[in-house]
Amino acid sequence: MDEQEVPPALRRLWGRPERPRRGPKASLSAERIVTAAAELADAEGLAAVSMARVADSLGYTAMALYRHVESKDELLALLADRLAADLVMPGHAGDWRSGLAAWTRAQIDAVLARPWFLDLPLAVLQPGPHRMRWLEEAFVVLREVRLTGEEKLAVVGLLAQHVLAEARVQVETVRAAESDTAHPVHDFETVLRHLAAPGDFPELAAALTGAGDGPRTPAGTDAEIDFGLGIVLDGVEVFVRSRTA
Amino acid sequence: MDEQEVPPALRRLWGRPERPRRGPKASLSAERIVTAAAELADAEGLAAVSMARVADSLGYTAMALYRHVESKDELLALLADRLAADLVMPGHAGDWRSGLAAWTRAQIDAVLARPWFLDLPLAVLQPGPHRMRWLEEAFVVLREVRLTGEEKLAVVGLLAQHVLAEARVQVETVRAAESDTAHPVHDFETVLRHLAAPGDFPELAAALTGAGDGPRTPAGTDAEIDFGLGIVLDGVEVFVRSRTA
DNA sequence: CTCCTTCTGTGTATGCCACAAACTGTTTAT
DNA sequence: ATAAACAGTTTGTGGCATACACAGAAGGAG
Repeated sequence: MDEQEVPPALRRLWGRPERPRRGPKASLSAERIVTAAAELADAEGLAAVSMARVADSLGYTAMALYRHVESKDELLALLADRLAADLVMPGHAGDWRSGLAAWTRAQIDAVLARPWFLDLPLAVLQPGPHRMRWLEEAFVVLREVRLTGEEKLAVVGLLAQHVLAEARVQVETVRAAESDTAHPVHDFETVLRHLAAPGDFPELAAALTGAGDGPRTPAGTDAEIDFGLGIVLDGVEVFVRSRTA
Repeated sequence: MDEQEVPPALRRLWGRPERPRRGPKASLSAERIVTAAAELADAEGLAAVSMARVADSLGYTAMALYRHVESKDELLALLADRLAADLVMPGHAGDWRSGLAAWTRAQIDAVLARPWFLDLPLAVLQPGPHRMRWLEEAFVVLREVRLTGEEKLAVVGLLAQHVLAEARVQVETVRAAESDTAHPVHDFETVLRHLAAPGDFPELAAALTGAGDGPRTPAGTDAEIDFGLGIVLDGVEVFVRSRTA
């Protein structure tokens, strides 16, 4: 029925090199290109990853890359999947909850180590082999849980979303601290104090001054990450119990 | 102490026009520019919003915009805040849970109506006056809830994250349906069937085939949105109970 | 009323980007 | 030996954000 409905971009993501019959041996390869791109991104951020700069760092011209990669988007797709290659499932207590917590934390940590991941356009996040393997790990954790496949998919999807969102907040915090750009939460106080008319946003003001008084949880900490993760997992637990009761 | 530590970009976000004393009257304005940019984005997506095209649509040159807007990033910041201007808090049952649910849904719906919002670079999402007002609404909902300001901030932050993540999934689904690009979840099946070696990803395969058999929840529906939202709110509820018990 | 300052919008230019097309030279099957 | 298939380069196009120098308009000061 559905013969070769696989989009070519996806096929290349999974594809083996498929040595050609004639012509000179390629000295370049998608592999080497992606490696160079990753190094550039690590060193100078995703903005530094242009076809020209990647090629330059390998000693080639920009156009040479197009022999091995359909477009820049495809290069970014490969780059995105490459991140998942380094993920290792940490040991955990064995129950699904600590398993999913470990799975989620491992991802957040990986993104924090390579913040440029968050700058990737989202269309690029297609299911490559490495990301697929990592997803499988989550389903292994959920093996004994009595949910339908669809429900498991929804739960894992929710956690995957949470990973990106939480990592985003953390990375933003770090970046704000490094540059002179303002930190989101700290900004609220600044805005309230200096820009907003006093009396607007009364509840917000109350919450913020209250927050300033108490024992301040420093932003960008494990505790902050665990807070959000804990809430989401609590919600999942409620759901699981409602389905297995 | 902290004299004028407000970043100028933020000040302009909040600033009043501040008519100059001399010189010709400005025929352009940041307001008109942002409106034109929004129309362009609605019609052709965020990629179509370049300084040149925005200016063109108003009958000016690209450089004219820079008299009213510091940079393209600032234009995008104004554009981002403008979205929040249209948000209206829907009526709800009155308890904090249905209040937060309504607050979250309203945002998701707003983003679905203007999907290009998700293409905005995140550095651009600074607290403008409209977004601030919308945030205040959430804190109004939480007024009677016995949490510290910091805790409320964390909860609202979590929901705000969830909005973006959920909207992202929905928008991606719609876009995939329109273009020939593949849908994430559907992709998993395609990949498993055509690309992955059989036997890899056994749990994933089991979950997916199981999902295909049962009564299929169509992607991109209210039910799908409510599922994730419900789980997050369940988690919040567990947290609130643990703090107020 | 005049002049000078200040302001608006334009013209032009720079340096970056992704990518198209045509080319040179190499390897291998025939 | 020859021709097909391939790798990498050269050159060029159109787009982008934005710097800089300018022409003209409008108002305040004399």
